[in-house]
Amino acid sequence: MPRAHQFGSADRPVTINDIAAACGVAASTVSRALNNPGRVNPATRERIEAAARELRYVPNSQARALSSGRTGAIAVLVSDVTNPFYFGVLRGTQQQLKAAGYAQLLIDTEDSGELEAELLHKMRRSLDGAILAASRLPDKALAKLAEEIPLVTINRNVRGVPSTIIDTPAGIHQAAEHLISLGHRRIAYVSGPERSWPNEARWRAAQDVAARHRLTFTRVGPFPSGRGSGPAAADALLNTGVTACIVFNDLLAIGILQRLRERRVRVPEELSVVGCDDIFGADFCHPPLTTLTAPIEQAGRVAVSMLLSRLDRTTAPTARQSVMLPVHLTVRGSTGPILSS
Amino acid sequence: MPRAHQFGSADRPVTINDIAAACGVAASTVSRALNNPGRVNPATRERIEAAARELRYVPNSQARALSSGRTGAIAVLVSDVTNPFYFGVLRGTQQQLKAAGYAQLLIDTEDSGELEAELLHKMRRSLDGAILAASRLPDKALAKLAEEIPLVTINRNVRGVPSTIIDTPAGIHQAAEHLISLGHRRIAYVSGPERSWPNEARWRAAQDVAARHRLTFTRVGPFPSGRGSGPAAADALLNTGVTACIVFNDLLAIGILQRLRERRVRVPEELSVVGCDDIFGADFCHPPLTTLTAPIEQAGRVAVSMLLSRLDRTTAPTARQSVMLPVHLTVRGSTGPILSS
DNA sequence: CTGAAAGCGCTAACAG
DNA sequence: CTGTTAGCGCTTTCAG
Repeated sequence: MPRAHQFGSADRPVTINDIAAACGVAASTVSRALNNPGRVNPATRERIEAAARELRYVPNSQARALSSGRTGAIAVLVSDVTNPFYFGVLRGTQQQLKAAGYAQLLIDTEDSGELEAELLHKMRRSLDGAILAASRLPDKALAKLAEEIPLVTINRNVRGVPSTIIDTPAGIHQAAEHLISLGHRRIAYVSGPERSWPNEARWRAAQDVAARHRLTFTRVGPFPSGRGSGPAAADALLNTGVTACIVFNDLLAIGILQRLRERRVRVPEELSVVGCDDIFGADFCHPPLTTLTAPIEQAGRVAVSMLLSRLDRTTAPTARQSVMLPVHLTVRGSTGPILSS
Repeated sequence: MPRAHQFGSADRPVTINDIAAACGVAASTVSRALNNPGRVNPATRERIEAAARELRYVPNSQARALSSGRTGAIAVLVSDVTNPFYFGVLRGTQQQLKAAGYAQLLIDTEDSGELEAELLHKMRRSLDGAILAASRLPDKALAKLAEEIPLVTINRNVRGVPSTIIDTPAGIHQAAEHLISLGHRRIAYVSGPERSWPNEARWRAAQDVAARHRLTFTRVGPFPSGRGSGPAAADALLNTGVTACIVFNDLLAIGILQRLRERRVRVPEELSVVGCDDIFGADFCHPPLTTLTAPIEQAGRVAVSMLLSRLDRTTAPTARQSVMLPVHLTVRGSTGPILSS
């Protein structure tokens, strides 16, 4: 027995009014039954829910947003969709957002702080919040935006803005100890983009360990993060005479590895390379990359949780403002003992 | 001289009414001036635009959507965000959508046709259209959904649904010719997910070339596409006694390469491997993968163009229903002549 | 616990 | 060319 009118008698989408009519109640009661199930008579609620199912009611999120102010959409801003680092982030945010019934708006800021600010400002009314995974915004601009719209950052620490930080700097210590224990003394840090917050944090950490071991690390760069910078970075590196390097991130490290291969520089025999992040590809490049494994997906999940808990008025606003996620060193083939030749 | 009231005198978002009041015109005129600039007196339009800028007016997309039906959002559905194949797609769609002023909703269907259909159905009112990159839906379900909401598919051909097809099957011929010219006679096709449309198309193409050369290709699999399937696929492959294989996609191929390395099977000396797609990683895995380079990003861009032209009522609906994008073989280190031992 | 009524901000006829 | 008038579908007071 086919049901003829799934979409309402005029073949137009079912609204709460249709349900109200079908149940002989007011539209407002339907709205309540569907949203605040507690504040409605269980019996009528049952009827309403049944009718809604029967009619295949699908709420109109636009209308809901218009009157309630909540849109059910969260933006995730990345600086470059093609950077595999974000795969993990997106996977994490995706999972949590879907579980919580939110839609994920993916925004590529193309590494531009201006674009980032403009887009966020324009979209602030159509978003319940945003996750900034790699903001290029100055601290002040970021803090100001955070007043317009709930924000959580990943790998970016700004007063007053909740953040999920991957503690790669701590890992830099591990990485450096690893290299030093292998006999390396002349070590370089290959720098990523200048205005990148994690880049600066990593460099500071590198200087720390260096000092502790009475060494001085050479800084090479900055380079835009991306495999494309590999050749320039590798060539610069070779001029420094170091025997090992820690690279801002895996993407750049892989680019360097490729260039070194081209130039017949053997890794790790002539040069040890450590990356950061452990992205897709770090384990199957050649040689496999020793790197700081970051809980990237978890970072995405945590960021979403923090954001959602902020949106939820019922929870105390005492939630931690910053969560720090640990990394660990994963040793693969790109690092080895210094040659005693 | 700081401007105190950017957000309206009550510090609430500026609406067209504020602009209307400021200019002494009706709200509808403001709406027209901003949307159909042609249908309004140039002079008043100027004034309105100036006021809008002055007041930093940002349209409320929810309200607009509610009354106009257009939401300004396009969904891009992928079967698994972490599959690098989609990076390119997302990059392409991202570019075009942003240029056209649309927001991109990223949806991960987790390889489930049911989830895909459900999500699309639920969100159809909040979307202007959707791009299906790797639908797991049966043809009928897909065709039905296409009546609810404007759809464009990538790598999936269904009657009545516009599509962007990457012509990997044609490339399979190139790949096979390449292997055959290197002396290979026993060749396998390593199959991807059973319900994947491109997988079937590639297998058919493989059988075609085989027949033309009076050969028979062995089919191995199916395997879920992903590096995780590498070990199983590689082991199965080694049992067949083939000297070369064409693999459903690069992700799987890279997984296979890793496993072969573990098992000390030399590539390409003992086994030549060809992938499909040329994803991120195909050029730096070990050995670098010979593969069919697909214009992935372009596919994303084209899909968006097709979708947008469908949405635009002014263009004739005579737009091509299907665009075919060519691929080419990129020979790298994973294929070589058969050993004449 | 439920109904009536008033919008949310914008667009889209329809008159003028 | 422009103003008036209705809503779009839903939430949210405010009464009852």
